[in-house]
Amino acid sequence: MTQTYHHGALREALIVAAETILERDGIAALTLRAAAREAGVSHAAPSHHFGSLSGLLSELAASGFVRLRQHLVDAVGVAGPDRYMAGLSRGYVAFARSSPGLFRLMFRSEQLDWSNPVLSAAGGATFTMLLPPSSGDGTDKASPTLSLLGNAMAHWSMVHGLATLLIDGRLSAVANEMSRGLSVEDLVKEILRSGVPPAH
Amino acid sequence: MTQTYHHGALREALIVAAETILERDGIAALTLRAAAREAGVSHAAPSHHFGSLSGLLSELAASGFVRLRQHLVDAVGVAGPDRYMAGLSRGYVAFARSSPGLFRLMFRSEQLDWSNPVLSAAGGATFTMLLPPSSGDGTDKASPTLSLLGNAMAHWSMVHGLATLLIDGRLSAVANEMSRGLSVEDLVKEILRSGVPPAH
DNA sequence: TGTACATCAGTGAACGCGCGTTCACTGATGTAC
DNA sequence: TGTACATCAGTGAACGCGCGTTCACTGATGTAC
Repeated sequence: MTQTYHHGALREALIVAAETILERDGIAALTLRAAAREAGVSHAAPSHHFGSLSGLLSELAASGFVRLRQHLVDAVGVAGPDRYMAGLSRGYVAFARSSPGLFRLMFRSEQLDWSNPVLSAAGGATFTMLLPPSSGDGTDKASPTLSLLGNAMAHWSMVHGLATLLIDGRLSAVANEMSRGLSVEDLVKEILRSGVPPAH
Repeated sequence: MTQTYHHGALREALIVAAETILERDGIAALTLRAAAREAGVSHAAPSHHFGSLSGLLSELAASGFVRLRQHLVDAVGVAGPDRYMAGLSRGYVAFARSSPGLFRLMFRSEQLDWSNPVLSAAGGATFTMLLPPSSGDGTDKASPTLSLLGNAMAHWSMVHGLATLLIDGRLSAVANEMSRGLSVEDLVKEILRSGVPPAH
C-alpha cells in the first residue's frame, strides 16, 4: 500500500473504521480519536471531515439506513408480492442480527442529528418501505387511512421490538426462563407467524 | 435539614439522584461523580456503596423493573381478566412514557450487569407478567406451548417496539411523514387496537 | 452511667487516562500562464 | 513542457476537561466492660 501524505478518501475510510469499532468494541468505544486510530491517521484529521462525533455517527447511521432499505427490498422481492409484510419482517430482523451495533446506533436518537440531510433522506427512504404498496383499490401511499397506517405501524413496532429484544439477548433470556431448551430460531419463526390478535 | 458527617441513607439517596440525572440530562451524563454531586456528597463516596457505575445502573434498573411490574399489575387490574393483554399494553407504554430515561436504561444491556441478583430477580418478576395467567384449559405458566409462548413474545415485541419508537420520537416522525396532522394518541390507540395479522 | 476502643462512612487531595479541540506547521495537489 | 503559487488535507504538540480510582484522613456510631 502506497503511503502518501494525503489519504485521498479519508472521509469514507473513517466511516468504515467507525463501523468496525462499533461492531467490535461497542458504541461507547466509538470516538473521533478511535476512528482516526483505526483508519491510521492522526487524531486531529477527522475534524477536517466531520465537525463533531455526532456528524460522523449520523453519516454512519445514514449508510446503515441505505443498507437496511436494500435488505428490505431484497427480502420483499424473495417473498413475493402477496407476502409483502412477511418479507419485510425477515429483512428487518436479518439486518439487525447481521449488524447489531449499527442497528442500535440507527435508533439511538440522543447521538444522532436528524437535521442532517443525508441521514434524514436515508431514513425517510427506508421508512417509506414500511407501508405496503398500493393494493389497487383506490388507496395509495400518499394518503393512507388511519387503519392502514395503524396496521403498518403495528407491524413495524412488532418487528422492531423483536429485533431489539433479540440482539440485546433479552428475548432468549426470557423465553428460556419460561420454557427451557427452546430454539431461538423456532421462537422467532413462531413469533412472526403468530402475529398479535386485535384488541376487542 | 440536619447536616451530619454520616449521611445515613446514602445508598438510596444515590439511586434517587441517579434517576434525576437520567431523566433530566440523559444516560451519557449519568456518572458516579455526577450522582455524588447530585446527592451532595464527595465524589469518592459512591464507591463505598457501588463498586462501579454499572453496579449503580443495575440497581437503578432493578428499581425500574419493580415499578414497571406494578404498572402492569395495576393496568391489568383496571382492564379486567378477559382483557389481560390490552391491560399489559397500556401499562407498558404508559410506564415508558412516564420514565423514558429509566426505560431506556432498563433495556440498554451493554451498561447493565444481569448477573447482579437484585436486577435479575426484579427483571424476572416483571417478565413473568408477559405470559397471561393460566386459562383453565390445562395449560399453565410452568410449561407453555410454543404457540402460547409465541403469542406472548409477539405481543411483548409489539408493545416494546411501540414504546421504544414512541419515546425516541421515531414513531411520530415517520407517521407524520406519511399522514400529516395525525394525533399521536389516536395512532397509538389504533396500533394497539389493530394488532398484527398472522403470516399465512 | 461512663469510658475506651473498634468499626464504619464520608472527605479531599492526588493520580493517570482518553477525550474533543485548537493551532502553527508541512507536504501534496491543482491551476494559471 | 515548465514554473509559480494558491489551496487543500493531514500532522503533532499542546490545552483543559471530567472521569474512575486510590489513599491517608477524620468524624460519627456502636459495643464491651
